[in-house]
Amino acid sequence: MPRRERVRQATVEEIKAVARAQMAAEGTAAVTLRAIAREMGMTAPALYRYFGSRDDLVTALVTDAYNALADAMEAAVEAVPPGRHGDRVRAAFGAFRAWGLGQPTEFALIFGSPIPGYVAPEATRPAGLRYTDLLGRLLADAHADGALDPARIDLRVPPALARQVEAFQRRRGGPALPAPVLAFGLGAWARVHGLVTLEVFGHLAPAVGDGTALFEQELEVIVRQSGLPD
Amino acid sequence: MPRRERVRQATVEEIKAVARAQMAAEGTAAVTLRAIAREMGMTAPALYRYFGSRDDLVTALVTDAYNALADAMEAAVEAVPPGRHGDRVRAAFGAFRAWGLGQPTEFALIFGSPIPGYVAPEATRPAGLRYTDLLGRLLADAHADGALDPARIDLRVPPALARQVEAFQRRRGGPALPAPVLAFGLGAWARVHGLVTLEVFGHLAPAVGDGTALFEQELEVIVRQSGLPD
DNA sequence: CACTGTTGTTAATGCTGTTTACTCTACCGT
DNA sequence: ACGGTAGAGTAAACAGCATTAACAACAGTG
Repeated sequence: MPRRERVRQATVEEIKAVARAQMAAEGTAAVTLRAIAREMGMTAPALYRYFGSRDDLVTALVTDAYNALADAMEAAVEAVPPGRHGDRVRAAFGAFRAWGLGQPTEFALIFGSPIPGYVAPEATRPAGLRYTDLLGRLLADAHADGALDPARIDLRVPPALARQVEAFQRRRGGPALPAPVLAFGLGAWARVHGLVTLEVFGHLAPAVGDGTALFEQELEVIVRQSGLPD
Repeated sequence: MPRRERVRQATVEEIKAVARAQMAAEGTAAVTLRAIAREMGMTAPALYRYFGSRDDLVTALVTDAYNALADAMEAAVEAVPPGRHGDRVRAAFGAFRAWGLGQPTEFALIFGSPIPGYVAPEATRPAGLRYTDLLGRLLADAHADGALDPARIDLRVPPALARQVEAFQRRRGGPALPAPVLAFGLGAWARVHGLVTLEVFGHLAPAVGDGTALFEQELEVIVRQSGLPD
């Protein structure tokens, strides 16, 4: 990479880093071009050399956040031996929660309605699918190994839901899972998502304060219901 | 109520109504004092006679949204005979989802990170507890009637979680429930919350499009797991 | 009928994103 | 080695934002 390109890339990274810092320190409202430029010893219009608009910058932050979340989850999963499906699921969801609690503003950027007037453009879609794809792979691996207990999972799935779920699988390709298995996976995802968003956004605090115990409980329920051994 | 007070109250309501309309039409970004005043044929500073600041107006909107949500859920629950605990739970959660899908921007105001720089003040707390209190009452009623199946609910609750849950009950008063029952209720709440927020914020659409079938499935899982007959 | 508090106005301040016109400088091809 | 050029930065300006201050008009009450 030519020097020119390299220093430019470094500036782009610095802008995003400063934006993230300001966001973490003062909330999403503090992400103003002028404040970022001031921190960097520049003027606001200079930032337009690097991002077409403030929304473009936010979009980059959203994409980065999705990727950081997926990276954290993938690293956690890969630290567990491939065969131990239960522990891999625990690791994935645990990393999801840990990342959310560790970077609440970035978590909010993704899963809250981030910034007024800003709607996530299509460009964030691929990054946003990474962590759900990971969860899907976990489910598919466990199913391929026969580790899922069909007797427990086989909730009677109504035909309408089965059709939707099968259409989804055709769209996304990859290994085909039975509708009840995929429906179970979607349910597990929603459960964890609900618990973690409630906790990160402070809605859970009035009830249990620290949500760790409740989260681990929910994790055990999921693992036990799936019939995964470990 | 004297006439003076009455017209003032009407103006307050009009301001909030216009704000809600703009929010629904153009997103939370459109909630600007100038735009509201313009729509009402006034100037922006006049609004300060009714709300101390823009944040105060947003706080009022948040409180109203919480109350509307609780009203909708209470109405749905009361339409079901007191004894049919399963159907009452279905009605409550169904109303929760319907309200969220019906007023997505107000839903986001409550459950997303609403507006940059805005953090919900303590004043919204009482209204925010109404719908969770309703869910708690539903659980307590079912338990008092002996409608919950202890054999299915009695997931082994670790001591740490049991302690937290019991402390929560002491703080809030009301009937004391066994820790496993309350933990089950919190889990059910989180599941529904997760599914509905995913759906309302558009994260579920790529997977299943219409989330109705998945939601009803999840509802059945909850009701069946609780052992409620109907 | 005069007084007073309420409701509204205009003008001004200091933010914000964004565009335009301009300067400077580092690199690239000859 | 040197002129041309693309890139990076600046200052100035515009429109819109929340908010405050000073001021005008009106309604209700003594």
